[in-house]
Amino acid sequence: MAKSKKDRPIMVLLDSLGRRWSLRIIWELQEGPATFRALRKACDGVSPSVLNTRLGELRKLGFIEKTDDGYALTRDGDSLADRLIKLDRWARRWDKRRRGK
Amino acid sequence: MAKSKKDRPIMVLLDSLGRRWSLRIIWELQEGPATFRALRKACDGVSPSVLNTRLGELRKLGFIEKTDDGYALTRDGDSLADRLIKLDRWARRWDKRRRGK
DNA sequence: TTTGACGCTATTTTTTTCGTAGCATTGGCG
DNA sequence: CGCCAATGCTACGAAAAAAATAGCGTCAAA
Repeated sequence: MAKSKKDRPIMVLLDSLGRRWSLRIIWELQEGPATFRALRKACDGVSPSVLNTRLGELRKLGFIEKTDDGYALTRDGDSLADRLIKLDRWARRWDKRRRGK
Repeated sequence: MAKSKKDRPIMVLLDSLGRRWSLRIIWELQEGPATFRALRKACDGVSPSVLNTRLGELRKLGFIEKTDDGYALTRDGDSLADRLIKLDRWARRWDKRRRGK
């Protein structure tokens, strides 16, 4: 059986991160662990069912884990979050270009 | 009026990229311009309505544009795609860690 | 024993996405 | 010209995902 596009790690990643709130959750956790309820608030009040679903997915992928302090990034999750931080800086420049013309 | 979280460039970005097919479209265009139909095929046959919606959004954000060769990344889009390429390499290592015990 | 915060489930409504058909336009080609 | 194939894209009903909200069960402090 041929290796499908979908099996490539990047596709698994793009597919998962391309779901609502996935990126955002990682972004928010980057400031430290958070409880379920705190995470909801941070994410503009995302509904608990979706949040729970996403947490499960991100957990399965090994990006987050449950700790005594609530949900927290794993090593991999932290590594991924680093990229988001860099993206933040990129986004600011992009925004300037875009609006500042 | 206070500056809301949602106004930050990174939030605009996370929100847009966190929609289905957004990341994937940029990923696919990184190999060069593609027609509407070619893009559909590349993206696992995504429905034309959604594709069109996403193309509009990405266009508004300045990541892609229409050219004679079809849809293509702009300079900003290309810059963003660079990050995805790096993420690809990251994803492979992550995958090895994950499955390779 | 009441109170409050917690993680989370359940249920209903609304929004988004999918799947498919097909229309309008364009560019050969005879 | 008429025909054809390919294109970008719209339309629309069905299915899936997400939102909104209520509230259960647990625990720990008061």
